Amino acid sequence: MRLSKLFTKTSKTAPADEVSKNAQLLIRAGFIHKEMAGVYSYTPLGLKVLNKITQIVREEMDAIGCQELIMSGLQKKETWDATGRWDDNNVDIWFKSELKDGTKVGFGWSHEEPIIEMVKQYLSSYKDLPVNVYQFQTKFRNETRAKSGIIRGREFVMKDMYSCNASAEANQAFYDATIEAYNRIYDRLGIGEDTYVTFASGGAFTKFSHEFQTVCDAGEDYIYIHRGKNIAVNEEVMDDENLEKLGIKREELEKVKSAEVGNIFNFGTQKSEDTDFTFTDADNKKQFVHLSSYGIGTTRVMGVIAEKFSDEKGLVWPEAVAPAKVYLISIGGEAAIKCADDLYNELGAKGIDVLYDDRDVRPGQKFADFDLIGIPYRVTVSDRMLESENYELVARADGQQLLLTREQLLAKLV
RNA sequence: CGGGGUGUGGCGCAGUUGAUAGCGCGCGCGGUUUGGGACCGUGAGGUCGAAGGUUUGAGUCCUUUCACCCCGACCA
Repeated sequence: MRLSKLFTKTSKTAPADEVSKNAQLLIRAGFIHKEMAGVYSYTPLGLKVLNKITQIVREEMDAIGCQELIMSGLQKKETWDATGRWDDNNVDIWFKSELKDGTKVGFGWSHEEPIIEMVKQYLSSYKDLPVNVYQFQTKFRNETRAKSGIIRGREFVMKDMYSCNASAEANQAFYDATIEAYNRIYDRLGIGEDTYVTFASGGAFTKFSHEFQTVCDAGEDYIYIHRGKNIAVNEEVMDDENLEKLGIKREELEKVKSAEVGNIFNFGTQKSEDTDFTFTDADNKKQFVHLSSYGIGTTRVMGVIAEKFSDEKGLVWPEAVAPAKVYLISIGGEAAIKCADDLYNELGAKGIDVLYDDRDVRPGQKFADFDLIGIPYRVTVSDRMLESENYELVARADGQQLLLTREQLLAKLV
């Protein structure tokens, strides 16, 4: 991608109404655009990052046997009546509207009930189980107060997965497999070290749930982490009884602020009973489906990564989610530009994502934008470098600088 | 939803006791520059969130309203 063609531009100043670090940096660097409180658009650079996150999640979901689909954003009232969750007294974050003829519709804040309704139609025998489906979809939640940039919005993208199993054992086994898949996801996203499987309170159908909490100052939760066991307890369920259940002692824990980057629920058969979601077992007996749901807010994860990987100069994306691997800069006359063009084409042909700063601006501005946008590597081609037939390679994260021949450079990047 | 705060060119800000708006960045044009956000010159761009009111006169005062931010509550 050529920077001269990118319609977004970087800014030295952050909007006055943004306080959170993630929003300030992401807006300044041109990854997101604010539409209204808690509602953001993703510009080309931002979409690149979101797509990388999405792909990592997708690969891990597919690896444990899930099928991707995409459900509708509009949902009907009847779907939610069975569990009582259409009622604003039970769910107070609904965005609701109606059709011209008065039919009530809601904007999906979750797809638990709709997915049951859909899968029900195809699932009748134990031979049809298990069913594990997931999607990446925009959720709408009418939060009374949006905050922290893209970490808590009214419209956000979430990967939500739902599993249907024939028995409690199978359900639990898949639940455990998903925990492992989630851990792999956070490792690949670069936040594994700081992400803890956290014992937390449940939702409407379960007493407890597991959250994946990442240590982060911009988070909204306080958790007590156990570094030895690599688990944590959310402050909301922190009591002696639960600690004993987990086999940990209060004095072994460390209190930290964290952001919830995932949340999984084991519903058992409670929801199936409410919605009459059943299958026929081998003995021709009607059984309730064992359900679980698993969520990862991908846009929120992007915000958390931005919060955690940044410095006073700007963003510092982990390579796995960076919008490009290389930020190519040309400085000087025609020879340097020609050389940079060649390198851009060659790297592109070899499948390396390059953000090419081919703008006619001063070097300092290119360096500053490289720092702000946070691409992992900067390659500089200049008249000065051409004299010695060298290329300068600088790493954004630690500033390490190397002078390489073209051959060495390609070996390093490809 | 309770409490606090803010709305002035694209962005960041100033605007005294009321007299129909100014600065920096950015942008256009000309020139000099070119390894850490250059400099000189010259331009374009806002009716001051919106509506109503007081006044000879309102960005400045009053009322209403909308939007946005922060703290708290909430967070399936």
